[in-house]
Amino acid sequence: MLALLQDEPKYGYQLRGEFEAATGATWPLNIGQVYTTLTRLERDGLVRAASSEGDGRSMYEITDAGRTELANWFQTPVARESRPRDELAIKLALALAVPGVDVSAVVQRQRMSTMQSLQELTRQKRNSAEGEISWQLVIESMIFGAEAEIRWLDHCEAMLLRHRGKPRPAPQTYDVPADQEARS
Amino acid sequence: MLALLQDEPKYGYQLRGEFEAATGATWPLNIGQVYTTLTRLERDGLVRAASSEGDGRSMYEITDAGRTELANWFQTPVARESRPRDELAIKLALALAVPGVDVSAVVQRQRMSTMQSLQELTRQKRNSAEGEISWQLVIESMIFGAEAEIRWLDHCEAMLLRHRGKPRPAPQTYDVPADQEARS
DNA sequence: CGACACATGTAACACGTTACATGATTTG
DNA sequence: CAAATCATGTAACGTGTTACATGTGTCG
Repeated sequence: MLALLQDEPKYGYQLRGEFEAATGATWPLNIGQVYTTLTRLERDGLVRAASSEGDGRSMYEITDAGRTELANWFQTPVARESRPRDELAIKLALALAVPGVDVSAVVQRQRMSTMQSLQELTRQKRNSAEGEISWQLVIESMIFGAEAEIRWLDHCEAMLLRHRGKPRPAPQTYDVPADQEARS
Repeated sequence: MLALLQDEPKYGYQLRGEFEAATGATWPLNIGQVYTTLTRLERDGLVRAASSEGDGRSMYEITDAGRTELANWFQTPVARESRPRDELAIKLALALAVPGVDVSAVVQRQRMSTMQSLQELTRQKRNSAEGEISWQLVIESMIFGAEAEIRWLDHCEAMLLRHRGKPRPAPQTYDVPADQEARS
């Protein structure tokens, strides 16, 4: 939001439109949230209701604090620790950690699904117009991610084969503190 | 949680311990959340307070509904659409979409940061013991992801150079509906 | 004894998601 | 005119995060 407001005051619908124009509707943005977010940004002093005429629409403009925040965001790299937990990695790790799960099947189903996504993404990339560079980069980001995921899944299968037959490695149970066994 | 409860009833602290044993403390799990999550799972009928003795601890066991849910989770691949928005992709897309941002600098800073993470991950992988296969896979998942990110960043820089000097492509502004210009 | 890990919770908060309400304007 | 789009909100809900409270057990 702050990035989009950097040049000129804008209003809710416009913000959603420009966000989706920039990211190619890859991550649809609920219009309701735009307004709640604008309210919260205003609460935090990062935007304010624009003084200039808005032709009947509620325009918002970025504040100095908002510009600082924005510059900070662009300057600070996205840290790996700050990213959300990777559901797929967790799923595979748990499939390995608990008995009775056909890990191979999980890997293969995921592989099929990801391959299909990759195909769809490639199709989208082909159909993308020349001018929409930012959208192309977003699509390519997802393509690179999907490719890495497939490589990782292949790597997982190789690991599985190498460890085939070996006893479930180091039961991975949490050591129950001994003396608490006989607690009240 | 459901996956860890599959074999036998367990208690809060134990669940956190085993989760972190399986994922290698890559994503630290707040103990408070374990309890709130257990409460919510119980609310939804996926776990219940275990009937067996727990030596003074509150044990939980999975229910039939929980087993169904769990089997479903393992059977269903993680869809690309269901993943959280990629902050880095959004940042780069917006850096391109709005004027006055040094995109190159953003890319280069991110590249440095990601390279450093990659080094750290590689170090962790070397230091990981033999038996901890699920943790190794998690680390490798992050390594594959970081490598893909670097490749993508390189690709972005190449794109930037190719488009150097060209006018900012297709201003990407949301078309303001014409007749609304003169609204009350 | 004092510090620390174990163990179980609760409250407050932030944020994203969905659904709903309301009205103006455009378009077939 | 009717339907769709534009436009601005609000309410309810789910979940993750942080901080706090409380008590037991272990260990130097």
